[in-house]
Formats: sequence, C-alpha cells, structure tokens
Amino acid sequence: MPELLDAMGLGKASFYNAFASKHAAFLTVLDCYFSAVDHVLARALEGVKNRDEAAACLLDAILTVARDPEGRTVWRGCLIGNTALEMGARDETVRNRLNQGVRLLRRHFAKALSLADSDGRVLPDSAVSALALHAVAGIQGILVLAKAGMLEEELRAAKQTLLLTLKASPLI
Amino acid sequence: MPELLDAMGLGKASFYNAFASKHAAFLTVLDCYFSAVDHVLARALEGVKNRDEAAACLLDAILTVARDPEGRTVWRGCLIGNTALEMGARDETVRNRLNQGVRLLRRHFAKALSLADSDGRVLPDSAVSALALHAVAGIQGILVLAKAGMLEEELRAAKQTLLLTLKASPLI
DNA sequence: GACATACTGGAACAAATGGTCTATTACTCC
DNA sequence: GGAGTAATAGACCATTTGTTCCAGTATGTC
Repeated sequence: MPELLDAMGLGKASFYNAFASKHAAFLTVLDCYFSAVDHVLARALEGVKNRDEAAACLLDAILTVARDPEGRTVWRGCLIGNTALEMGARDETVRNRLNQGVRLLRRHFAKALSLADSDGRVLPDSAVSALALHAVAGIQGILVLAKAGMLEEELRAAKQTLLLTLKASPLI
Repeated sequence: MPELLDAMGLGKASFYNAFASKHAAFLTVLDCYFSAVDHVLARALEGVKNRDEAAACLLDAILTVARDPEGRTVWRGCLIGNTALEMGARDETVRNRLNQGVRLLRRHFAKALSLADSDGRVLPDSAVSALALHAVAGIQGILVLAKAGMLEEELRAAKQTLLLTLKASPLI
C-alpha cells in the first residue's frame, strides 16, 4: 500500500476519496490495463498483412509489455495472468473481468490468424478460433516460465515453437 | 497462517519448532510437491507405448492434479505456476527451485514425446526437446486460463489443440 | 517413580495491513 | 477578497502478519 501510494503520489485520504476500496481501485487498474493492451496490440498489427508475421508481431508485443522496463526484476509478466493465479480462484468479480481480458487477447490473435498466409491461403474460422485460443494459452504459459526464471534463450525457443505450431495450422 | 496451522493441526510453537520460518516451510512444500508430481506423472506414463497417447496422458494427469478435489474452488492450479507468478519475480531462492520443477515437467514430456508414434516413427531429439518445452508452456497457459474463469469446454478445446500441435511435430 | 528431553498451547510482540476521521489547505466562483 | 466546496496530510484505529517466549505437559530412559 505505501508503495502504491508513493507511486501514485497520493496520500491515503486522496486515494480513498478517489476509490471506494483497494479492491475497487484494482478493478479500475484492470480495465486500464485492458485498454492499454488493446491499444498496443492493435498498433502491433497495423500494416501487417501476412498471417505468420502478424502472429509473430503479437507475441513480440505481448512479451515487450511483459518485460519490466524499470528493470526491478526482469519480468513483470501480464496483469491478466498474474491476477488470475494470484486471486482469480477466489474472487469472482475479478475472474469475470479477467475473462474479458482473455477474450481481448484472443480477439487480437483471431484477427491476426484470419489474415492470409504468404501463399494467399486463409484458414477456416474454426481453425482461427482454436489457434487463437492456443496462442493465448501459449504466451501465458511462456510468461509463467519466464517468471519461474527460465533462461531468455529457452524462452525464445518456446516462442519460436509456439509460432511454428501456429503456422502448422492446416493440420488443425 | 491460521488456515495453514489449522490444516496441519499444529500450533504456532510446533510449526516454528519444525521449520525455521514460513519461507523455509514453503521451500519444503515445493520439494514435496515436486516429488509428488514426479510420482504422478511417472505413473501416468506407465505402460503407455504410443507417443500421442503418452502426451495426452500427461496433460490429463496434470489437469487432474490442478483441479481442486475439495471443491473450494474449481481450480487450484499447479503450484509451480502459482508460485512463479506470485513470488517468482522477487524471490531468487524460490525461482531456482521453480526451475527444477519446470525441468521435471519438461523431462516427463520429453520422455513421452520420445516414444514412437502409431506408425512407429520416432522424433529427432531436437524436436522432442522443443516440443516438450512447448507442452510445458502450453499446460501452464491452460491453467492460467482456467484460473481466469474460462469455461471447461474451452479449456478442453485448448488442451485438444495443444495435443494436435504436439502431433503435428514432424513440422518442427 | 525420577529425571531429562522434547513437544505444545497460548500469551505476547512488533510491524504491517486496509481503512477512517479530522483539521487544514487549496481551489473556485461570485 | 471572501464564502463554500473539494482535496489533502497525517494522526488514529482495529486487525492481521510472522515470530518469540514461557510455562506446562507428554514422552521416553533408567
């Protein structure tokens, strides 16, 4: 709490004047995060016309967001995943919000994966939907491994494999 | 803490008599968890001779462990992932232990994926290694989604897609 | 049964938590 | 510039945190 107030440059009174409770504030933070991520991912896809490239861009964008710029630790992770594992199981309100977040990620991946590949081929909707979900689970998993202290090199390999499985999509 | 002591049927004194600190106790818990998971996964692979089947068995075993049997919440998740996101970024000791856990999971998947498929074909080591990592990231990701409140049905679909990407391994 | 040793319940501890209250400051509008 | 409102700093509060201490009770040994 002191850390939070300090970062916000706010006293307790002001904080509780602005938010009903810590919990309520956190819900607002989640919403903020969602729209920030929405914006970042939309921008990452701007101008990209190739399916594989689009998927790669999204993965990179998410990994960039998940990397702590201040360098207090190497990885800050994704607020959706972090929150899910820390309080998702207990707090239904949070869980519902997280669902929105997951759908948001999935939507972006679906958009990316519905582009034509370099040969001009387009995937059927069912494959797009399934692979988008696979991609979301995939990066969330990679972020878990990142926070578990896995080496950058291996994380890159994991990302690469995930990407390949997305390309191998005709099989789905 | 009271919850913990209650579950252990221990008083504070006894607890601090047995463990140097809460933190130390948690490290022991992690080790316990690892060996339990090791045992469960080894058993899940017993007698399975087919690569695809083996991968499916491992995924199912992990999902079973991750499902809360007492039903306080639907998903308790995997202690490795839970811990990674909750304290992995800050606590180096924990992070090192988690690394062992991840390697353990990966080892089991590598073992499963190095089996021959139904046509008797075996994957090259590089593919086994890459896919094992992909599988570990994949289930951890699925567990994140589970805790984020995703519907069983979708989780099943995610598992299915992950399995398919593991089968599509000749492409890797 | 006597005695040392190990265990345990519960009081006590300091520090931190989320949250409230009040007294004062800053701002706005006339 | 003064009245009325909003924002704020900081004291205060109850509760909970992790941990220690002590006094009492089992436990085992001879």
